[in-house]
Amino acid sequence: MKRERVLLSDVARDAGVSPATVSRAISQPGLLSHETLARVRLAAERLGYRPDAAARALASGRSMTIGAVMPTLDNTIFAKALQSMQATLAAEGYQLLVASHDYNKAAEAEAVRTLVARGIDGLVLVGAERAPETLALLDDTGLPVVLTWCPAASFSSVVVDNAQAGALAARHLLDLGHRRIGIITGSLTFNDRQKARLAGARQALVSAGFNLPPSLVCQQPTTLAGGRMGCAELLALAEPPTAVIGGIDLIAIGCMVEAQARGLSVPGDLAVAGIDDLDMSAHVSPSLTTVHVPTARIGAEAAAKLVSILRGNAPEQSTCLPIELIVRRSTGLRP
Amino acid sequence: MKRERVLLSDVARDAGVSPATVSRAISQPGLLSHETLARVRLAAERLGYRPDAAARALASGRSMTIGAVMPTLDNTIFAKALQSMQATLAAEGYQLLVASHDYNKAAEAEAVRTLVARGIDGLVLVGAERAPETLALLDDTGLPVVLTWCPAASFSSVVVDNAQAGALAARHLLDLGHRRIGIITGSLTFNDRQKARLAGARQALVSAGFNLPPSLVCQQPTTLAGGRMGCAELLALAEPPTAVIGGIDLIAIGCMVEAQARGLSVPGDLAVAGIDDLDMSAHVSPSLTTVHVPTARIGAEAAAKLVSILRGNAPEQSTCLPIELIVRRSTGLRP
DNA sequence: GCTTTTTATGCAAGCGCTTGCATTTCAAGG
DNA sequence: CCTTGAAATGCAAGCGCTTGCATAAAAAGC
Repeated sequence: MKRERVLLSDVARDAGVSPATVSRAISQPGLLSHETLARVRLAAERLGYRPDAAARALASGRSMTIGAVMPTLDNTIFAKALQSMQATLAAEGYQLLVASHDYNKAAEAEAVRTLVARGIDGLVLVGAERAPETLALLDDTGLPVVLTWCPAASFSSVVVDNAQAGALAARHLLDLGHRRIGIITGSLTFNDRQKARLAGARQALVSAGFNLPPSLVCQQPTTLAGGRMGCAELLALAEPPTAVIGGIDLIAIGCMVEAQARGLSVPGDLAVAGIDDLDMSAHVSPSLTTVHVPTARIGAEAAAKLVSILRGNAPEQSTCLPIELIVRRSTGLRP
Repeated sequence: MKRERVLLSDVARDAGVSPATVSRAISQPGLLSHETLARVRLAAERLGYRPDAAARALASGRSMTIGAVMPTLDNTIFAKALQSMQATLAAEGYQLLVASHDYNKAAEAEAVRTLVARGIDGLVLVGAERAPETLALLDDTGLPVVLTWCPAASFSSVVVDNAQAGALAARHLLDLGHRRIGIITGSLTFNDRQKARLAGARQALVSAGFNLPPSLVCQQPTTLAGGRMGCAELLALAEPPTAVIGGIDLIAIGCMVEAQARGLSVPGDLAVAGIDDLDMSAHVSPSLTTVHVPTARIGAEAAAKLVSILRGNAPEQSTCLPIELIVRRSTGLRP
């Protein structure tokens, strides 16, 4: 039983003021006298007035909508970031338009194009790698953009030092005496987070005077199943590693599951470390040593930074959030 | 270096046609002659024309945007549904506006209100339970709505028989000879999926001539940690269960982890079954017996149904997708 | 060859709201 | 008591596009 649509002008008539006043009652209440404001609000309330977003967007040039393009939603870290982003934006009156590209650069380009066409006021992207076409579009529209996870010159960003994350995990294993350290990285395709983590770990090994032979690096999907397969692959080597770093926790957990399924003890026979610190990582058995990445905070701060830019504040280029090694049971003591 | 905004009228001038023609070239290309269409497209392409979504929405009354309000994004099942929903909608030219409420009815009401205000063309919701205020709003606006997971009269829906899911798990355990079956359900607050699963399991036990004492039912957060706690709780009973059903796979997996951490063998000392069939469920150790729920399909079909309604087709009230018991290792053979 | 359809395009009136500028009102200053 | 400025409101011109209706041109019917 849909009522007739109530327009701003209806409210104005009912309250005995001009449409302009009603409009201001909504967007700049400070400009009105207390009395008028109350009258307008009462009328709007009684009539059940709901402003038309499209009309507002057209007239004001602002859509109060932010776009976010993530690699996938089906990964807790992005879901969490999105969640906190949304909460932050909602508090500022913004809405979140979400798209995902499944680690496909062309799909990302398409998603960005669609979102821009949809009239967003700002955009949150993951990582620094990007199709030139997308760069051109963003440059062309001058749309405020905040990058997350990995920084890139000429964009504001809220990131984390992924190379350091890899290095922290590697150094921890080195400190425990491990010398043959394997890495199961998530697919490196259109994923500069994984690239940086791998590079950081490699660098740490090299700095310590060791090296990372190609055979000890394997690339797998960023899933638990990927971790299992990677583990199987590494254990099949003539000289299997005594410790493994997973590019993300899910891989590390899969690695533990596989090792245990083969009768190996973790960390006794194989030490395992991850990166991300998922909620579940503290609850698997043995609990997973990992590098904590403040996922939710990345989302919240990215949103906050975007809002700040939209308010006309000078965007500090890049915010780098701290990460931290969390030592738990899966790496145990010196082997 | 933002170029001057290119308007529809610019394209029209460049192509030597009226604005109306350009508009039709975009939305109803079939109406134009091949020649004109080509000319307009060329002009649009060369000028880099990008239609203004707000203006289109205002003039046409359609925003080509669909809203989705989920309990949380931080749960693979919803993330997956969202992902497939998005893919389906994108193919039809629709955009997805996402919100989440963290299992809070008031928050859901607020989210729906905001989305409606944002001018969506349709809405996807989870579950049947809803604030009266939200019901009133939806009724008032006449917005096309599709429910997911649980049906409700007077709404179209794409669902699954959650009670049957609970029953399938329970019967499987009964068939294996278990008589003391515990249930770790996810929080029942604003979660009719969990309620239905619990009810279904209980019903199956009762039908078989057994019962489900309150002590064997515990309510926990829908996380791996919740599963661990629930397991600890059940194992602390004077007469602990010989089998446990987790309201969702994540809980079931947590339950297995806890049992194993206490030195129990799964399924030897404790059989465990879940509901959902997450990707990881096949890869944990032992692999988890569960009831497969076609999560991604729910999202895709919900999107398809919404699009169909928007196209003016009569909405078949409810689509119920099939579910299926997947027997794996965690329930083993007869104890 | 003239009327009736069909097909392709243009005209112009909005869609519902915002906002720069003008106007009115009123308190404060001189 | 008159001037000034600030505060509160109204006026009206859009914002960029869609679409019902009218018109013109081409095809079809007899």
